[in-house]
Amino acid sequence: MLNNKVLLKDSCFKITSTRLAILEVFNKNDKPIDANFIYKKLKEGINEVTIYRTLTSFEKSGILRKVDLRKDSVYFELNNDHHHHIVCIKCGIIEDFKENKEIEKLLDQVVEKSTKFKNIKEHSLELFGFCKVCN
Amino acid sequence: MLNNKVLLKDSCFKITSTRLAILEVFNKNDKPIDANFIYKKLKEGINEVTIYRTLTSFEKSGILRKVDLRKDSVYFELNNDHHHHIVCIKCGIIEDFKENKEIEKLLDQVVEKSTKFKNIKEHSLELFGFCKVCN
DNA sequence: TTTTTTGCAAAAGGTTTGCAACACG
DNA sequence: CGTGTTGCAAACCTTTTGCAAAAAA
Repeated sequence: MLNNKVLLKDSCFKITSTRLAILEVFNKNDKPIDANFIYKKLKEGINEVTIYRTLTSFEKSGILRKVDLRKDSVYFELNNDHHHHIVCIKCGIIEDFKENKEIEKLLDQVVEKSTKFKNIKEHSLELFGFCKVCN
Repeated sequence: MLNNKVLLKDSCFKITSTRLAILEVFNKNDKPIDANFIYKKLKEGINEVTIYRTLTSFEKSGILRKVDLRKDSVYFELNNDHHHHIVCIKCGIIEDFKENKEIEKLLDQVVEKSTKFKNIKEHSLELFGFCKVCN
């Protein structure tokens, strides 16, 4: 995909088939993804170590962001539209919900009141419960 | 501490010196704590495996709750007053902030709009940035 | 005494590191 | 061609599991 090449270039990454393949996995699967998921999708011709290294560098450059899902591995998402998740404790199903002005405003107020911080870079906000099926 | 014995009894745990020691670590250190922190504090006379097992059972029973700090190990806090954290990405310093009515109201609205969930059990809300010293 | 809890050893996952070979630009 | 990237092997770190010994009620 052309966009991914631009994305890599804009972040000063060399364009490699490995990186494009990993980005495609994110494009095609609109949900939080961990290293193992990518590995299972790409299996042939890619090394797990490379996946970990790529995820780390993509996160540092801002292409990806971490998502805290309380699982044993680290999950990432494309750092596009800002949203959060509701996660089923039992079956693991995930529903997204959008970040909104009210949430932003509340968090701004929190930071204003803070003594040790004057601005924040990111935040996690994930809900955990039983979905209607599991409940 | 007497309170901890009551706490254990109320959760139907047998009262053991190991469990009391672990609870004391939480009492004396008012911050999120991981297994290794407890191990370093108690070193003699306690096994790491026991710490993991205790943390897990304390969380299940509601004595502790998990905190998502984006570190490599799992952190816990006493499940007392509901609050969240602002974490410095560089030095790791943590500032607490209280859960409030507005936040609760916003989350209720999120769940109302949800198609797959009708109520949630818990949520994470942690802010990440550089503290005034590191910034 | 009975059931739960703990310790020990070992293994299981996930992730990281060092180094040499490779490939993008 | 030179530097950034990848693969491989090995190590690392956190956490889990099985089983026998120890302790709480």
